[in-house]
Amino acid sequence: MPELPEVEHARRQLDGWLTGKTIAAAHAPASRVLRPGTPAALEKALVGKKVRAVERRGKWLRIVLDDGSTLHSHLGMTGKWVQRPAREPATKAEKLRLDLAGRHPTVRLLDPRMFGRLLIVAAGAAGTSAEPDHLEGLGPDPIADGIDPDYLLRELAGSRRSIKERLLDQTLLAGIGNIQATEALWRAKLDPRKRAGELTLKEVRALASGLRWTLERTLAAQADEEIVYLGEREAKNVFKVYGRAGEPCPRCRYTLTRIIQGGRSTTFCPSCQV
DNA sequence: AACGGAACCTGAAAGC
DNA sequence: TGCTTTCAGGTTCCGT
Repeated sequence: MPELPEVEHARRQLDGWLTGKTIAAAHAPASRVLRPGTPAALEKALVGKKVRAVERRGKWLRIVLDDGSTLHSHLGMTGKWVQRPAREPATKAEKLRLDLAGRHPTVRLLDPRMFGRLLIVAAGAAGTSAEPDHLEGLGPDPIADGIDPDYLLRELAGSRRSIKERLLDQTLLAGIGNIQATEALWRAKLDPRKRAGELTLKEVRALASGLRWTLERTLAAQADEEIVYLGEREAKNVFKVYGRAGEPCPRCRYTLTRIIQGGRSTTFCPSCQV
């Protein structure tokens, strides 16, 4: 589920659920998601703390606590923050449960596949000097920092890799994932197999605008969903080409094709993406 | 240094 | 009805 728009959506939800509230209790079963860390250390770092803010950088969430420490959360492939009534029992996928002071639903982190991560960054570590390792190399955040075509052109120069694979590199832009890359390339009318270093400034501009287009569109679709959402609803594919191999291209009607690049699937239109 | 590929995991859906 | 295979929106590590 989680690429930049989903993580930003999660940030907004968490902000509403947690900011200004105090964590009365925390329960984290031992799991691979706690990297590095232990259940006891995590629980101790959270209990009694008030949440000051919820921030995002690329696909990383940072829950800022009132002692200056931060809880960092990466959702991996299947991570999800949810609100649940206090009486509802934990499922197998539950990796953290936060009980808040006062009458509020509990906030829980689910992650069945456990590719996600959850860790505490101590107060001194985050405030004073460098970013922690996992945030260190991240490129500009497309929402917070915008997308600069000149920067992209410079970074892509000399790369023999395909533009699709290159877009998934978080040091280029932080937060772009398989869907957003696929959608942006379609919007920009670019062949995903094209070598990254061979794009012209004009093509890079189209790509930057394609990225902005899909990010905003995906974010908007989620905002809508929250309002309509009631219990479980059938997941609907809101994307133009992702997951639509075999269907006609929404732009030129040619049949969309699915290929594998760097072990990830890419759907594109062989007719209008050149 | 850059690159392709495997590995890390579970679960839902499609295929037989 | 099972059993098997495929696939999944992410990162990291390993050998070349």
